[in-house]
Amino acid sequence: MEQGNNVYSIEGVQDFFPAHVFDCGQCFRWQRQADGSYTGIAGGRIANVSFLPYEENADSGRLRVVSFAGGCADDSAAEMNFWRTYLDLDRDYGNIKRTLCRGDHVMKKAVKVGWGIRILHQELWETIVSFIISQNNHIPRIKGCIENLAICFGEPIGSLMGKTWYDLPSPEKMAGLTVEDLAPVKLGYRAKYLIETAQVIVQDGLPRNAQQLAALPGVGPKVAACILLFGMGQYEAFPIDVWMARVMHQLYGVEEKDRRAMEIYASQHFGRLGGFAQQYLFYYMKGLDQR
DNA sequence: CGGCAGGCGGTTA
DNA sequence: TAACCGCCTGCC
Repeated sequence: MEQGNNVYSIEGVQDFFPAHVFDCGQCFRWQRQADGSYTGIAGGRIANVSFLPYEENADSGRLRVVSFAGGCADDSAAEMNFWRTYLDLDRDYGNIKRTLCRGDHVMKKAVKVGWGIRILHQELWETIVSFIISQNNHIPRIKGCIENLAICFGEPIGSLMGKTWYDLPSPEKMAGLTVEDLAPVKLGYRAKYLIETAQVIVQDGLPRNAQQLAALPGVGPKVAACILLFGMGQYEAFPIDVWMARVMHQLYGVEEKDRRAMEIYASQHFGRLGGFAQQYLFYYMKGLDQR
């Protein structure tokens, strides 16, 4: 372990599992390590997150965060608080799961598979950039694009696990770039969206509601729903992509290409917990696909 | 090689 | 307002 790192252990954590949290499609800057832990960057901090159940199949265990605070001159308590918030550790997911599963056999199976999912408190700018890039793209390529964007145009934060980590470029930095500048990042037609969105944000500030969000170039209904859910704490948001459309049709019997009917179904059955429902169902469907 | 993927924006009718 | 279609890129 490198010098200057802080280690935090949180005991008695339930409903948390790194692979479920970091591999359910909500974030793109966390990398799986050989031991099943994840290393990534958030809020200008680099960390490795692992979970050790107290015994095999135990429903609680020890959550461990090894962190390099980088430029953030936090004291220990403030940094620990940052990670508690970022990882959403103070929310009762047991209660959420019980509510969602009541009378829903599909959800019971989904929650059994992705029992350790939590919705991260990601920075708004990062979620905007990430999900504009995500459109019409596969996860590995989305991760590659974001990584390259950070390396080429972002600031170095520090190193952890033998690697230097870079923050994303700020809106100001991005607003000053051209499509030609961004060519090495291979964002394709999304580069233009990113630059124009950055320019709007430099002028008007970050979006504060769904309407301002939808006005950003490259932000349509699906991308907006993801940003609302992952970056703005709007937990009723229910992003419907091709995978969720499959879930709604194949598992809930909603008409195949009727997105409106799917939104109505989600609103009526999942309500304010729509975003949590979406994550369990999405992770479940992706797992089914891999068999 | 044509088709397609965590869609969007612009153009039609 | 619904239905098409082109789009960068990478991968089958």
